[in-house]
Amino acid sequence: MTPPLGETIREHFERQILAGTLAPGARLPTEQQIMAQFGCSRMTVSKALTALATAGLIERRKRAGTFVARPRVHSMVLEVPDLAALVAARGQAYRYRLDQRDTVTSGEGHLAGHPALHVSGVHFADDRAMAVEDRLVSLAAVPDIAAADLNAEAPGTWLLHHVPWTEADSRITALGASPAEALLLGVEAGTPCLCVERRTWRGTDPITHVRQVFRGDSYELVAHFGPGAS
Amino acid sequence: MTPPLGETIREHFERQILAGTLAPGARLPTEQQIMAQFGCSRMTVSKALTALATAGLIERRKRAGTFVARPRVHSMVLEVPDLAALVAARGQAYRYRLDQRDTVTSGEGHLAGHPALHVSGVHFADDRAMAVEDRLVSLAAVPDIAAADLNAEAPGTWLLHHVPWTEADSRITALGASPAEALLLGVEAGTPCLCVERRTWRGTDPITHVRQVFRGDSYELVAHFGPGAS
DNA sequence: TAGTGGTCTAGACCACATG
DNA sequence: ATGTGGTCTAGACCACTAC
Repeated sequence: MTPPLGETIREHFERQILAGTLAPGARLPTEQQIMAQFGCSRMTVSKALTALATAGLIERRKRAGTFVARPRVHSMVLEVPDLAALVAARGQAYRYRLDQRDTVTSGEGHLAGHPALHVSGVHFADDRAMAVEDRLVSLAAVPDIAAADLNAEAPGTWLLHHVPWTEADSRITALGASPAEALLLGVEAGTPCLCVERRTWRGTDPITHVRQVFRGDSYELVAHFGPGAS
Repeated sequence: MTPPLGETIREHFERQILAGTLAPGARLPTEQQIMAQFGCSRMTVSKALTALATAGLIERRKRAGTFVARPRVHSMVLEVPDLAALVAARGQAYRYRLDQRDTVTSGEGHLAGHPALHVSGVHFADDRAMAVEDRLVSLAAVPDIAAADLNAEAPGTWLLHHVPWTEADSRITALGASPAEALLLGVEAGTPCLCVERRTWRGTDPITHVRQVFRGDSYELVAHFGPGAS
């Protein structure tokens, strides 16, 4: 029924900070004072404040004290859904068509020098082309993919289920469909499309490099920022 | 010189998880066993494992034990730079031109019913139009903006310095420039553009609603995912 | 029901940066 | 120099749940 004491302390200051009662730069009471105020041990206070510091709400400086962190960093949480799951959630039928599959060793990029599986194909929602995808997968890091049936399961979905990555970056741009892309998507060349280019690593080993071009009228990315969970 | 013991424990398991030695779903030793292994108290172990759980690397279940978390969440950290800072970082001259400024009370959207300042203008990098922006700012939540000189400082930059938000969401899409947008950007109508639409709140009070349309060839968004810092 | 994690205590020593 | 946070100990009781 009653929440843990440490949680109570954490929420006490979190509320004041979010409400602005404690403005950025303001000093919080010392651990000793908080101990006295809540009638608990120092360890409990420390854990509560450590959690707030981890969340980026406060900043702790030795000998100086604890302060409300300066205006927040401008970062948001970008959702990166699995396409199959996304389409299914929309109530549409998902399909992936594998168009090309070969083995290459590229000379540049983050997979440079690694033998890689090169696959390209198209993602469909209800038999309407949604995106074209061109992907390289390192055969050194993911040898099992050589035996995978990538027509039954899209490469991205297969990788998601078999090879959790530890590091990734993405570039998101807008571009006009090239003639080849336009043909695959069933639109006119130059039609605005959303392009997502992503590289992933496991530790320092490159895993995959993918470029997806989406019809601009059938896909959007969403991001969220907030104090609570995602 | 020697790192804190709790940190050592945390890194010990983090390394094993990222290296794959501890596969997703694998069970970690119990706290008692880790205590014995590292010769420390249970509190120290608990703090180390709690940090890993907060970071999402492990999952703790009572009576069952501690396990490596299943494949990672499909979310990444999206950087949302201030345009003025971004352009300056590129070594270009930044300028914002305010084109329109009036007061409205919209009937719909997340600012419905709130009197709001409506501003629209263009962001320039080296005197080349980069983006058009259309924005509503709640006058109830941000009365001070009525007196701000939004020609000297873009509305987004002004808000960034004066009103930290606590919650926000964004939609990212690709679209073709409308005739009006094309005129302002100096491109042909239909040119692919990246559109970012963002709503922000402070607590439950809506702050601002902004729609920015960027020339597709001069802007990109980047997102990152990784175990370390940003 | 027994073993697991969740939480808490009342101390302690230390490093450090600020006044 | 002093007070701050950083870290750690050796216990303890409790809630929960898988066995």
